[in-house]
Amino acid sequence: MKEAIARRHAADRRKRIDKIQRTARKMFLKNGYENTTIRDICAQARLSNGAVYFYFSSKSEIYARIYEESFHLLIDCLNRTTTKKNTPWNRIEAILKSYLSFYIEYNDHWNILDISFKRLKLPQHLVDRFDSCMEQAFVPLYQAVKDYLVEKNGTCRFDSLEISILLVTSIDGIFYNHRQGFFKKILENTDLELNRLVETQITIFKQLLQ
Amino acid sequence: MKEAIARRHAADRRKRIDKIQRTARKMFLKNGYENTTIRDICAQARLSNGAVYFYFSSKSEIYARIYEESFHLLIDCLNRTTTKKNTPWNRIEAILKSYLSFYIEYNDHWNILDISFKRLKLPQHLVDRFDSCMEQAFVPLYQAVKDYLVEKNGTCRFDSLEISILLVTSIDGIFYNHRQGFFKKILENTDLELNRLVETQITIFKQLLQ
Amino acid sequence: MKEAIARRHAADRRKRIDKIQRTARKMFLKNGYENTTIRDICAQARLSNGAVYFYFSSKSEIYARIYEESFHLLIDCLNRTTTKKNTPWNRIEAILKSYLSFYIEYNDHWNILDISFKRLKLPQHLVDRFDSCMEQAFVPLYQAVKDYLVEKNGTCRFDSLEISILLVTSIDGIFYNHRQGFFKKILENTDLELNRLVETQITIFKQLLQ
Amino acid sequence: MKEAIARRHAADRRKRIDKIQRTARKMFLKNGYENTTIRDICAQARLSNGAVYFYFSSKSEIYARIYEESFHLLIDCLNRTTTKKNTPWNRIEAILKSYLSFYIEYNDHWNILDISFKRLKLPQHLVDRFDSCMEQAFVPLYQAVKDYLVEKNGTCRFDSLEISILLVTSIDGIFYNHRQGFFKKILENTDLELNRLVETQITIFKQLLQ
DNA sequence: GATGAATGAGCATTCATTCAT
DNA sequence: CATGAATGAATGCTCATTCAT
Repeated sequence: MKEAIARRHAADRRKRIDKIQRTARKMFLKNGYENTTIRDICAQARLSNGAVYFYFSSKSEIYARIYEESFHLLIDCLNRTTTKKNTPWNRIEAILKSYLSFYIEYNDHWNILDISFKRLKLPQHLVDRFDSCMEQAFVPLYQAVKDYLVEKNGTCRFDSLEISILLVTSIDGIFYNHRQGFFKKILENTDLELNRLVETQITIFKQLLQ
Repeated sequence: MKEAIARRHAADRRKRIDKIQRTARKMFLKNGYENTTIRDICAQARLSNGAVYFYFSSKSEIYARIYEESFHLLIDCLNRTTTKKNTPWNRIEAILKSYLSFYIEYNDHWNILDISFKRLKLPQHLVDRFDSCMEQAFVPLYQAVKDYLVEKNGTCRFDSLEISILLVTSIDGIFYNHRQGFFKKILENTDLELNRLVETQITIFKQLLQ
Repeated sequence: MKEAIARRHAADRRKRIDKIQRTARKMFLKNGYENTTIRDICAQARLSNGAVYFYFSSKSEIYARIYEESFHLLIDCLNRTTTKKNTPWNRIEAILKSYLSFYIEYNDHWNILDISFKRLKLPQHLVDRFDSCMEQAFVPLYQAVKDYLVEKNGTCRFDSLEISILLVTSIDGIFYNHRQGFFKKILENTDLELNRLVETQITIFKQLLQ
Repeated sequence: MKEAIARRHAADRRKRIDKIQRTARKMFLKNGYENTTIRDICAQARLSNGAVYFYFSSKSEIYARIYEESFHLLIDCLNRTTTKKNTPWNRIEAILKSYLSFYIEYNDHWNILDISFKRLKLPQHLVDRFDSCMEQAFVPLYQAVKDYLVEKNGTCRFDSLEISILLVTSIDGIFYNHRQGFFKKILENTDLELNRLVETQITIFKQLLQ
């Protein structure tokens, strides 16, 4: 009996925290971290000022949790896809498509990771915590490329690190420009879209490496 | 006589404005727009609070002028290079290298353009003014790619718009990640560097399009 | 049976109240009334927020009960000593030594009484309640001094009220400075201590009045 | 000409700072440091919120300046009197009367010094700065007592440090109780007053030491 | 009775902007 | 033109108190 109540309480708690994070994420993305006030978040989440501070110790704490949640989602997404594939190239392709599907399905989460937290005046311990995240997200691809080039027995003249970086940055660049809305006008009335751009980019590398 | 004085005054004026813009740019890039106060800028530029408001009507006006200055520098840079080349591929390559040299030589200016001004709570008229900038910077490359593919007489199976976008975004992605410091740790103790990455990326497209 | 339970309940109740008061007293003294939060007290006393409000109607109520407890302890202490002595001077001496032993043994209680409750933004009824306390603590000494001087048959040129006040204030002054830590550095490496200072002060008055 | 303007500006500045300090002092004494808000001070001093922050960097800074002003006034007061007297006893008496006249004439200043700043949650550097103040105020009296006892050629059985402390604390105790309003009711309808109490206390010590 | 989540008024502080001199 | 003092709305955060469970 008591357990049931406790469980419901925990669920309620979780729900509130989620609500706050979801609301804050939306607003951080729309107006930026500094232009989003705690009051805004409270109003939008239909909570009192104090309630938010009951669950989060500060504004930057909210941001930190959002950031880390997004990061873990990305990592999970990458790990899930990677393990299932057999050949190195399949793994590379799977990882890159993972990026794409994460970008599309969890767009807000990707955009959160994309914000330059270094200019956000966050407490130093958070900056340190975030600093290592992006590297972790890079490792699976790097490993797959290395495996692939080893398999090719060195007949490829490219460096695995260089190729990995170019793969990541070229996809990243597409996402970055997409987020900035750079494509919007140019691609209007065109059947070109995000999906196709990324796929073409992958094809280009595929040709290159074969 | 009067003219000489007037000229000196104008020069002074220009100097002050430059000083303010230079200082503000540095600080906006370092701490972000919202975390830079007018007072900070004044103190750093050794000017009084009111002086800044004499030359600029508001904080966002300072930002706008900085943004547009950077944008015009980029456009100039692109135009200068483009016109001199004869073959389309040379033009493409020249434009891409132009991007690179602009990124390196005018790094602060590039980074200013790279800031997502949409989250800056700027007055709407500024947002509109900026919105068209990026498209303009894209035109020369697009034109060159179109010329190139026409010359190839359609033997290339790629769409010129798609290729242009992929060219831009892949270079952009390199710069973006470079600015975020993503490479720093990974490329330590490596002879890989920005230059080489961009050149390899260009080479890849070159192979592809031939 | 029911009585036993009720008794245990009452005991529990008493225990909790004590715990709250003890904890609150320590914290009020350490950080001041305004810098001590109900939450702090709850956390320290390992009680829930609501529990405190079950036993006390408000923060100032906690303070009031602490204050009055301390006051009654002082009064009890004074009364106990006074009645046992026979000659007036012995009574005076006993009362003064009573002050000293109360200050030493119940130091926190003394310090609570020493706080200027007038600046505490307490509800007016509490201020009124406290206001009369100090006078009550003064009465036994005053009476003893009067008796003493009557016994001396008016050969002493001092006014009994004046002497009583000077006796109290001079001891009070020692305690006050002691609490402020004024002595700490000066009396380091010295065999002077609180006890001795008070005794000397008493001796001075003894000589004077004989 | 310019100088005259600058001088007037400096005077204006001084006037505002004084006004703020005076107002703040009054309110700190009446309601306590924590119960006085910056807004209260602003309203009372007929200044805007920001104006106060133009002159003082924080609430605790205001307090610090008030505290130190009061302290320097006291020190000045003590130094002025001390130097003029020839015999040690005259110096002792002069210092003690100095305390009294300071207490009466600069009552607010004395009371500020009397507040236990240790419970005020001030930044540590301020606490350190204040900590040494009280000792300085003690030195002149201590020196005078030492001189006096040396002159007496050791025929007095008292320790100079002990006597100095008792002198200070007994006067302090009178002031302390006076400030708390302890005397108010008791001394109503009496010709006893502060002056007389202090003088009697001095007389007592005079007799003792002769 | 007890719990702890929720409330919201209130606080110190900041900062773009204005304006008298 | 230039200065720097003044403004006041807005912000992140706290905390005594309440109340549904």
